[in-house]
Parts: sequence; C-alpha cells; structure tokens
Amino acid sequence: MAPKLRTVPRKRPVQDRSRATVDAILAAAAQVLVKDGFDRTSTNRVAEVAGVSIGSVYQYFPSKEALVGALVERHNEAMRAAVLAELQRVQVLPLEAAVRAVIELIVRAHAIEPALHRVLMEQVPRTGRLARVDQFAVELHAVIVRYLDAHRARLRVQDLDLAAFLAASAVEAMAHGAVIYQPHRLDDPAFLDEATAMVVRYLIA
Amino acid sequence: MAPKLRTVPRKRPVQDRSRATVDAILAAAAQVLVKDGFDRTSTNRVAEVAGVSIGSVYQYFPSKEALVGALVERHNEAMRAAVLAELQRVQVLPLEAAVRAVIELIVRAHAIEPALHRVLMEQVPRTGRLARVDQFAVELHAVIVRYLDAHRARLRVQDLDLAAFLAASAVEAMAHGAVIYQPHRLDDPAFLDEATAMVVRYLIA
DNA sequence: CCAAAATGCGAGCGTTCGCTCATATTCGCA
DNA sequence: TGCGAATATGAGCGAACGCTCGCATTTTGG
Repeated sequence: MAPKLRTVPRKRPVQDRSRATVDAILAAAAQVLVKDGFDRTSTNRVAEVAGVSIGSVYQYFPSKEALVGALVERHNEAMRAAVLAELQRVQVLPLEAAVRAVIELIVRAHAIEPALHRVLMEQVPRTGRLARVDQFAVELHAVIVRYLDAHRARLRVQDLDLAAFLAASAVEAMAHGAVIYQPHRLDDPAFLDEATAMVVRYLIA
Repeated sequence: MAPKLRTVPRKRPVQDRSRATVDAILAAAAQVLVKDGFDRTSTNRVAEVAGVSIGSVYQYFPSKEALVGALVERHNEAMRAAVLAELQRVQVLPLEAAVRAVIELIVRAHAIEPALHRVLMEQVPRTGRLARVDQFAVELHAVIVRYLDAHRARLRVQDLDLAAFLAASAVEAMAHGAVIYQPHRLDDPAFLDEATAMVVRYLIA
C-alpha cells in the first residue's frame, strides 16, 4: 500500500531556533536531491545532512513529497517573481531589446542553481504542489501574448497564441540546453545574439 | 547499501516461448513505467502485469536498471534510425522543404509514444545505457552541421555549430511541448508552418 | 521415448524506506 | 525561578522493494 499523503504542514516554526532548523532541512534536501536524485533521496539522509533528527523533519514536513514540494514552491516562486518583474520592466522597450533582455534573464535564472532546477523540473512526481508550475507557465504565456498584442503592428505573426507558445518553448529549451549541456556557451556573447535573432526574426518581418 | 548493479544480460532467449516472455516483460515494463513513473515501478508489479513470474524477469534482465535500460535502448534506436534516415533523404531538398520535413518527422516521432518518451527521457537515472542517448545527440548534431555546411552559401548564420545547437534545441522543444502540453495543435497545419518559419528565417537571410 | 537443456515459477531473504511516538531538552514569560 | 509550550530526539515499526534460489515444467534433439 502506498504511504498516505499528508499535504498540510504539520506545524509552523515560530521561534528562531526552529526557523533555523527548517532552513537547514531545506538546504540539506536541496543538496541531497541534487546529488542523489529524487527517489534515492531518503528523509533519514536529509535529516543527517541537516544535522537534525529525523523526528524534526516530520515536525515541519508531513511527508517526503511535502518536503520536496516546499523546495519546488520556493524555487518556482523565485523564478516567477524575477521573470514577471522583468517582463513588466521591458514592456516599454522596443522588440529586439525586450527579447534580448528576457532571454538573458531566463538564461541567468537557469544558471543560478541548474542542477537543482533540473532535478525539480524533471524528477519530482507531478503531485499537488506542481500544479503551481503549470499555473506559472499559463501566467507567463498570458503576459507574452499581451506583450505581443501591444506590438502587433510590427509583427509578421498573426496567431499570437501560437507564436507565444513557440517562442517560449524555443527560448526555454535554448537556455536549458546551454546551461546543462553547453555551459561554455554562456560566456559567448554570440549565444545571446543568435538566440535573440531567432526569436526576433521569427516575430517581425 | 545500494543493490549491486549488473548490466550484462543474464541469458539470451533462444526459443519462441522465451522470446514471447521477454516481449511481454518489456511491454509490461513500458506500461507500468508510463502509469507509475520510474521509482514507483516495481519489478514485482512488472512481472504481474506481464503475466510471468518475477523469477522469469530476472532470467533475462539482471536488474531493474537493465530492464528499463533495454526499453531506453529500443526506443532510442527506433528514433535514431527514423531521424537519421530522413535526414539522409532530405539532404538534397531545398532548405525550407528540408527543415519542414525534419520538423514533421520529429513531431511524429514524439507523438508515437509520448508518455513513454517523457518518462524515459526525464525520469530514468543517467546510468550506463543512457550514454547512447547522448551519443545520438552528438551524432544528430554532426549531421545537422554537415547539412548546414553543404548549404552554407544561402545561410546568414556563420557559426554553424552554434546554429545547429540552437535550431535542434528549439525544434525538439517545440515538438515535445506540442505533443505533451498542446496536443490539439498537432492537427493545425499552422503549427508546422510557424515552426518551420522560425528555423528557416533564423538560418537564411 | 528419454535425457539434457531451456524456461518458468514464487516463497521469502535481506535491506531500505517513510514515518511514529514516547521522551528529553530548551524557550518565552509571569 | 518555575512552568507550560515549543522544539528536538532517535529507536524502531510495518511495508515495500530488488532480487535469489531450489525446484517444477516444457522443449529440443537424438
């Protein structure tokens, strides 16, 4: 029988001591997750690395899924905030500059904790918490469509929904691929030039 | 202690009966893998679904990793053969037609067993067998560079290595994304038109 | 038809895992 | 200073897992 899945946090840390414990647990979870992958990450090992007892882990996280879910949420929220803020900022820039800025940002976002990002995106089972990731994607898509619509006059593409989907997929993949498989390209300004060129030349005539 | 990893097949099936057993095991493994994900796929469950004893599984696959590895190898080989053959065939076509044909093929390759493809690509731990996947990527990259070089006269891109990487990343992502998240787009001819446009407009002036 | 080889079987071993709970320690506050 | 609440501990439970091994059954080839 599968272990029952509790998703509601058991207890909220109120003293500084327990907040430090929670931070240590999350940091250790990220470290073990990156090193061993999701299914070889054991809660006992996380506790050991965090320097706390296994009991303390379960004081604040009702299950392994909830523990990893908290990491997903934290990582996702950080990316969400950074990307959406930047999109707001470049809304007024001309198209080429805006595309370049967004690509640069997305590459940088991927490059911060690439290994953790990879594990969280690829290996964590799609349960509960991960709905937020999809929601982020939907939100991002909407912002892109809105931006394209505002610049519609200069665009050659007609179906903005389709264009946003294709451009977002391409950019995400180029950033992800470069960070994971071709890190040396990140220092090459030609990479950003070319990625920008692909998107811009696709969007405008 | 981690279980010892044997990677050499234990026994090769020589009679029809045992070949059928092996086929049933592989089919069941694919089915369970898609339904439950890698780490929740148990060898006992695979045996049960295949309608054979757990002992029979270990007659032909020395470990769980080897079993899944066989699936990876089979899936990868099928894609490899299809894609490389098509690339050979379109080598003589003009650029736009060639790009369109390749994108169409890659989309179709993704659409055959998308769920299995996703699990095999995302969740299977990178051990031993998966080196072949990377080798396939390297091989594919080389073919693309060669093709671009043959059409160099018409291209605006200079760094063919970079262009091949970016184009391959983008195409793979658009195909993957469409199959997994936007299956309704697969029937829309505009999808293929637009994806082709992005790559072609990037490559040529 | 029969012996040897190939194949199939499944109870259960040893281990790991997620997680609980009774107990101990530390903190905030009157 | 003392007392209740908050926090920390870790031995160990029950379940699930990967996998072995001794034996039963089927097929092959002479």
